[in-house]
Amino acid sequence: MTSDDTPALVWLRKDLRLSDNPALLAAAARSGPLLCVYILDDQNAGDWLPGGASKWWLHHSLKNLAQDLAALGGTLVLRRADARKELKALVEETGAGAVYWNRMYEPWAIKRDEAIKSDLKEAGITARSFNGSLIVEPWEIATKQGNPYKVFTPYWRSLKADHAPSPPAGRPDSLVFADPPRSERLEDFNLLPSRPDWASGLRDSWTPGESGAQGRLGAFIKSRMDDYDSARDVPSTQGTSGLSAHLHHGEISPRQVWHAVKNAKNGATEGADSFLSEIGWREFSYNLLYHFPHFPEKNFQEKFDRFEWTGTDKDYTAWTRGLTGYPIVDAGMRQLYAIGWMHNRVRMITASFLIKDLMVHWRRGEDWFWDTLVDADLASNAAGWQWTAGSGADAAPYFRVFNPVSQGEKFDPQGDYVRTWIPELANLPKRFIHAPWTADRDTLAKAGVVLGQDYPEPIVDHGEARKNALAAFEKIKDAV
DNA sequence: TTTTGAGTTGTTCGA
DNA sequence: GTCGAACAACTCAAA
Repeated sequence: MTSDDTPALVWLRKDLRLSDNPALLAAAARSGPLLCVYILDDQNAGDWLPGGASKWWLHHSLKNLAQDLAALGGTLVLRRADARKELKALVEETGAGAVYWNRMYEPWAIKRDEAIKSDLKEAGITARSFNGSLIVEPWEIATKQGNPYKVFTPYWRSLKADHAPSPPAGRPDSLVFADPPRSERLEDFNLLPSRPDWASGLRDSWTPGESGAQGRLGAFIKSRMDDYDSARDVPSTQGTSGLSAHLHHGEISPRQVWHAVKNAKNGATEGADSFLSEIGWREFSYNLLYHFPHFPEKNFQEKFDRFEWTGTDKDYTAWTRGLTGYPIVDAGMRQLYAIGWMHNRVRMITASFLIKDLMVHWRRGEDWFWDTLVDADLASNAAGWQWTAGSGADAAPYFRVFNPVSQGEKFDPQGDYVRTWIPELANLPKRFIHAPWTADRDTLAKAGVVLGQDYPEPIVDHGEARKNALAAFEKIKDAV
């Protein structure tokens, strides 16, 4: 056994924070000094390397974490390599006797990390992993029969009753660091877009990093949580917490969110319950991903393998560009492209439109979101798309097809959201804002809109598309 | 083992 | 304009 005075490597991954970080705290509790390292590993993730928007976020998150560590006298060591090789090299370089990290749940990461753990143990190095990202480990929660939950409501009841998280740990006041080995420069990771620089909307909208996350949580609980139940469905207002990307990168833990909510004076309100259940959905998605590792790539219900997807590349492209002719859909897609995030209500509407109106495979939507969302998360993204498609574990019934006009009228009654993201429709009266093709020529002319020139005609007729989708689902209904 | 109640987010139609 | 029922059957989870 190596001496306890050897350095411990804290391998940071999706836990880019100092507070409530179990791996960091456990490493600090040893008598040896710390070395904090982040490895940009593009060798192991297969098709699921972070997309463009995620990489932008990651850059800033790493920059923040490096600053926070520097304030305590430490250094964030950066390396770009296959983590399995690089950790071995780092252990040799630094004489570290232990490597600590918080768990990831992506199938590729589980596989990699298991290999790393056995490598290290074989070399006589202590290797320990911790839960830093979830309220409940997926293997710790099961039905009475011992099976993984496949339905959200019983899962959530069980989590609340039997797995409420213990209070989060604080942030260490002081840490003892070893002399750091060489580090690459963050700039050389090339995580930021350059040709062209499309990130200005992201810069204006987000504050990546641990303090940004805490600030957002505090502001949400104080001024928006009370109305969460109703306001969360209105995309023109800031009714949601906006914590998704912070949670994804581990700048804040779900346990911290849970306790901040419960301890707030409005922590027992309906708004609080409803908000926490969204944290529950994140947990549930990870539960599904862990127990069904093909979830991001394969229909959970196999009968959907026979579904005939007739959508064309042209349809898909119109969707990605926000040029479908349905304002609420196009506004959402443009918001996504502009700021790397889309309001949850609109995610459902746009996803339903791609799948059911355009009959494009949900995997293509999942891939687009993966590349464009700052909060792109393998578990949540897959769960969302499979839910909408009806192919998922606890999915929407197949006959549930969102109507983009009535959804617009219901949740964006003034048309503010549409006007924000589709400026060419800004002067259209609200009567027509969600269905410009129903406006007479004079109204359109007065608003400065020529359909087919300034803004597209609808690329499909929703009524017809709905019937086609229902017919297509009818065909696979009785499949084995 | 069998039974029973329940299941995120919707739309349309007809009274 | 508003409201309830139909849209399908199936699988899950607990008793």
